[in-house]
Amino acid sequence: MRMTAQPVPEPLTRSVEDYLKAIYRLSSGGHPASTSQIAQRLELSAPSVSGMVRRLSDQGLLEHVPYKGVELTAEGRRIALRMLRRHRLIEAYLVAFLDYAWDTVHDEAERLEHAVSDVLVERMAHALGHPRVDPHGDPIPEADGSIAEFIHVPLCDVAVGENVTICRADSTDAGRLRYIAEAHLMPGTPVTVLDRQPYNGPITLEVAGVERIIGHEIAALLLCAREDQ
Amino acid sequence: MRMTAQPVPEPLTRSVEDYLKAIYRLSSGGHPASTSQIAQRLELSAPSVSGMVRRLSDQGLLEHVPYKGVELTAEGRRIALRMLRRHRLIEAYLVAFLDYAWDTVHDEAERLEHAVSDVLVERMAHALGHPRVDPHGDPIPEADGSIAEFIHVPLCDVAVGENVTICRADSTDAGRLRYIAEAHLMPGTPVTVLDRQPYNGPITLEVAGVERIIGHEIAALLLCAREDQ
DNA sequence: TTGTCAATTTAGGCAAGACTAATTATTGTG
DNA sequence: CACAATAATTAGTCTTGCCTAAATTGACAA
Repeated sequence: MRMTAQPVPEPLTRSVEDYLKAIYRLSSGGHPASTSQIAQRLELSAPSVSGMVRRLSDQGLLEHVPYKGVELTAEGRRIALRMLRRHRLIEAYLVAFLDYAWDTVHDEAERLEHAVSDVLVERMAHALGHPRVDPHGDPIPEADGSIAEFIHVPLCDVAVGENVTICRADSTDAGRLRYIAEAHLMPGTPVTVLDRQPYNGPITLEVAGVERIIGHEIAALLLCAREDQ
Repeated sequence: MRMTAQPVPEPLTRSVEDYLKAIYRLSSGGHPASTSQIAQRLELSAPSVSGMVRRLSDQGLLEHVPYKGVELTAEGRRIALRMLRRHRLIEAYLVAFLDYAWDTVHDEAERLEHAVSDVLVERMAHALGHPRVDPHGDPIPEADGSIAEFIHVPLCDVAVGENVTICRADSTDAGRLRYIAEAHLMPGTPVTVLDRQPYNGPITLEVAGVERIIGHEIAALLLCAREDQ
C-alpha cells in the first residue's frame, strides 16, 4: 500500500547527481528543462539524456512529459539542493582556508561534491561560520533543503543614475571571473550606472570613484541589489 | 620506435586506482600479490580481479605471471604512491583542521583521494607543514614518489624488558583504532614490555606508569621503534 | 606417478552510461 | 492545411567493471 515513490536511498552515481543538479538549475526559472538544454549543459548527446531521463523517471526522481521536458520531484529536488549545498560550501571552504582564487574553485568543487560525506560538509560549514553565500554570491542551500531567494537585477538592466551593489557573479567560466575580479566588480562592490548604450551596448559605471566601461555580456552576469533595499 | 610502455596519461578510474593501491600494499613485502589476496582486500570476486589484471597489464601498469601473481611496473608504482600520498595527507588534514578522529578518517579519505587535484593535495601538505607521517604513523610518500622506509618491530615481537616507542597502528578498522586510542597506545607512546605469554598469548605492558594487558592481535598491529635507535 | 584440492583463469552475462544512425513528434510557415 | 525544420525518442552498439558457473593449472600427498 505504498504511495508514489519508493523510499530507496540507493547509492547515487556521479552521473545521476550531475543530471539532477543540471535539471534543478535549468528548471529553476519555472519552465521544465528540455532534453537539449540538459545535453548542452552536461556536454552529452541528446539520446544519452533521453536514456538517463527514463531511468531517473523510473526511480521517481523526476517527471518526464515526452517531447515536453522534465521537472524534478520533491526527492529529486532534495538531492539537487544537497549537491548545490556541497558545491558552494566546498567553494567557500577552499577560498577561505586553502588559498584558492574564486575563478579556480569551480572545477575542484565539481569533483569533490561527489566524494564528501555529510559529516565533512557540515564540518566545513562550521569552520566557515555557516555562510549564506559562496564566493560568487550564490546562496548556499541550508541542510534542511531550504534556499534563500534573493531578488537581484542584472547590472545590464539597471537604469542610468541608479546606485546598486553587486551581489553575485553568475558564471563558472574562469576567464570571465578573472576579468570581473580585475575590473574590481566582485560581489559586495557598490556601483553607479552612468550610461547605457542601446542594442546590448556598453555600460559605463562608477566604481570606487573611477569610471569604467563594460560590455553587455559581462553586465548580464553581475546580479545586483538596489541600494535602497 | 617506442620502447616498452606507451606514455598514455589516460584518466584513471576509481577502480584502477584502488587496484593499484591494493597491489602496492600487498606486494610491498617482496612477494607478488595473488589474485585471491587482491580479491579479498577489495571485496571482489576472483574472476573480476583476473579480468582487471589483464586490462592493467595491457596498459603497462603491472606485470602478471599467470597462476603466479602480480607486481607493479614503475608506472603502476608511481600511481599507487600518488594515491597513498593523497590518502595519508587527506587523513592528516582532516584530523588537524576538521576535527576528525583517527578512527573515522579512513573512509572519508578513501573517497576523497580519487577526487582531489594535485594542487589541492599540495595545498593541504603546505597547510600541514609537510608532515612525514599520517595520524596512524604511516609514512607519507613525497611528491617525487620516494617513501621513507622505517624499520619497525611489531609490539608482539618485542622482547620482555625492552623499552620501545609505538610509531604506527597498522589497521584501518575503526573499532580496533578506537580500542588502541582508549588504551593510550597511540603513536608516540613509549612502552615497556613486562611479559609475553606464548602461543599468541597476552602481552603485559607498562604505559605511562600503568600496567596494561593486550592481546596478540592488537600487539601485532602496533609497530614500534627501539628506544636506543 | 597419479589423484585430489585449491587457486586461477576462461566463458558468458548483466547494468550503467555513453555514442551514432534512424525514426517520430512538434511547431512554425506558406 | 500541408510541409519543412527542429527537437526528441527509439534502435542498436560499445566499454567498463562487476558477477556466476565451468574449465584449467599447480602443488602436494599417497
